[in-house]
Amino acid sequence: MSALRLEDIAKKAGVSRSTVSRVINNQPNVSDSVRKKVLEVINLTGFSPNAAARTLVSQRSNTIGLVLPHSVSTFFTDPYYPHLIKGISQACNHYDFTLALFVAGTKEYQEKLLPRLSSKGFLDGVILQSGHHADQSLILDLKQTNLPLLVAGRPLNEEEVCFIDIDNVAAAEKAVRHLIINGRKRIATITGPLTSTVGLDRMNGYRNAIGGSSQKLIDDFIQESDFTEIGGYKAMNKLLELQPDAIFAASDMMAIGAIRAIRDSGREVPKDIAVVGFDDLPIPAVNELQLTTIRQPVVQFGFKAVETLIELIENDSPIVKKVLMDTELIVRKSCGFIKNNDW
Amino acid sequence: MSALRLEDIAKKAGVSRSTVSRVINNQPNVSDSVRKKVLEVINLTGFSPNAAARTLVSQRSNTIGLVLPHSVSTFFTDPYYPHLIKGISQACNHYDFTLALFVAGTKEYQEKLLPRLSSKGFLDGVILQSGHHADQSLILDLKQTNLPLLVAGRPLNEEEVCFIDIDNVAAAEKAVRHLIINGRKRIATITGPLTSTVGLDRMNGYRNAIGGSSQKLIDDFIQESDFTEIGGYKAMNKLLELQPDAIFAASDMMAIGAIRAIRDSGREVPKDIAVVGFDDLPIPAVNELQLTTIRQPVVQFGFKAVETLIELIENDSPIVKKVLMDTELIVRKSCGFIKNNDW
DNA sequence: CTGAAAGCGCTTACAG
DNA sequence: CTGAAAGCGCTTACAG
Repeated sequence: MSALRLEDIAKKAGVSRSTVSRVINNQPNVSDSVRKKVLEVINLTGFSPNAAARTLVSQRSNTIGLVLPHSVSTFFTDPYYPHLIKGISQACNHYDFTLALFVAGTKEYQEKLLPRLSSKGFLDGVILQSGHHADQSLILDLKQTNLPLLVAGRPLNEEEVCFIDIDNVAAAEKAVRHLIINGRKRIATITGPLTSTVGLDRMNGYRNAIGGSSQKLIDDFIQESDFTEIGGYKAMNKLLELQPDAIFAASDMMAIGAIRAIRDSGREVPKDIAVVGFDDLPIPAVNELQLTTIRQPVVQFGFKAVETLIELIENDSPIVKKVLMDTELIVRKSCGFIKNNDW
Repeated sequence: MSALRLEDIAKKAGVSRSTVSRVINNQPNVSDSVRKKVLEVINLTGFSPNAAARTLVSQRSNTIGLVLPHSVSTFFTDPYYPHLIKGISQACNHYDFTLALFVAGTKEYQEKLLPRLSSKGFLDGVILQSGHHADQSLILDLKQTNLPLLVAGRPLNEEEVCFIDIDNVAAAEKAVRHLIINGRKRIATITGPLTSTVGLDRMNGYRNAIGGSSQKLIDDFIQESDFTEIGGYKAMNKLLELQPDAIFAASDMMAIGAIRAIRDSGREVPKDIAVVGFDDLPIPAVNELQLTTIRQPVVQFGFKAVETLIELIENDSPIVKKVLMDTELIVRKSCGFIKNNDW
């Protein structure tokens, strides 16, 4: 069941190696009767061709790498990543690719990664999950290997690197506009780390929405935080002094922390302060709190990332692709308004 | 930087292919001066050997697969998996292996997996995360491929398959004994699904502890649940009618749900009902609730799993290995006792 | 439609 | 210590 080679199948089927190869690769130019006989032998023996030999001659491994750099320290706590991996896995399976996973737990590990990633005959392409300041040099290194590279998350420096992201600016804008349209006058925001493009873009969406309205942009209404629940709690406590009547939190976890802080201060959501979050991953608390939020299509995002990378692999001209995916505002109760998804 | 072959390096260094190969593979029998010159050329050119060619001739890919079968539906919500992957990644990096990840989102996907997993020249071995009833046939199929196979989690049918697990029985026993020793008289348990060995083993630990004491084993004190918070909540509500004074929950998430149910009923933890959980993953709630629990070394577990698989790969005699790892009781406040880690 | 032959880029006895 | 040669198991022009 294992030491079989193309040669052996050929002998048993009474044909040549070439013909067996053609059958296996579903090529035309094989008579039906021969094809049938070969297929029979293959099924009988359980033969499957040697992947390394195939890769060597075809220069294609049908394997892609997913790199989670050191900056992604929330890999172990944020439910975002399993969902991302789910989408990527699904797409890999669909397109008959295999996924190699590289988790750079430490800086040192990350440095050991590059030679392995770039060794020829191993990966057809790489998805780098990023969007963080600290990954600029990694992106450059990866680019230098000439491997097809797709960054998942908008990189700080966009030039000449392909990336896929959700449209964070538009999404945040949509969320904040929802608060404005429905009468909130003192809208504050809790941002993610401003060392990352996710953090920056969602903040800029807030800025755009406020700037595009009759309201004044107040710098103190912008509190930087870290995407965690406890971070949201702390940021909210600071914001409370400014008496906001609405909060746009750049992640659901921070929104949850903010709601806790609001309640601890004796105020009510949404009566005193409306809250809108971001993510809408299936976390129990999101539903429990009836959180209005931006739903980002994480699984589809992962799927699309693989599709985009495959395009890059197939298309060896050095095209620069930028893909932005849309999001959806999910109106629940925390923003204080009835359902209104039409924009 | 990419189209380079061994041949090219050899030419530039003025030696033969064989010699360059020896240098790259750190073999002896190369004079220092020649080695130095070759190394120089390699560094200068940034050459790295073609992985497929190496694999083809050496019959080793230095890649292992991690399979998360369909039964692992909690992959997307349970923080256990990212931590497991962390440990596995660390070990892979340490031993210069690459990790290929196979997430079987659906049954159909799972079936498409087998041919890919078993194709020669691709994986040196496989870790199957399991312990569920439904995976028996997958284990058998995988065994038939003759790939070195390590099951992570005790399989239902242990014969002739290598596995690694934590000692769930001993751990649960330890947890329940802690409650007994400290005076609780009506100790109930909320189990995981009894279709999985994790669920079964932790229940049996409970049985052992109660059986080994002067207390009576009461079947109604055993409530089957599903490892989730809401499951724990529901199970606890049923148990409350029986007026237990302590609960051993087979996961922290269930313990959290149980505590919520206890409080909702107007009772106090630990005064009225002591609670001990299982896992001690870094979830904020565990600390917040001061949950006494069994700490399982997930990251180390993943690391050890890789080490064990590598042994299996290196040692091609068909040895059957069974590895059980120890756990630690972490005493916090939910069990109602002061710190006492000495057992 | 089919087969013989070359070649993908390495490693590894073998001979010296 | 070093090199020439065979071979790992495939795919793919090429010729027929």
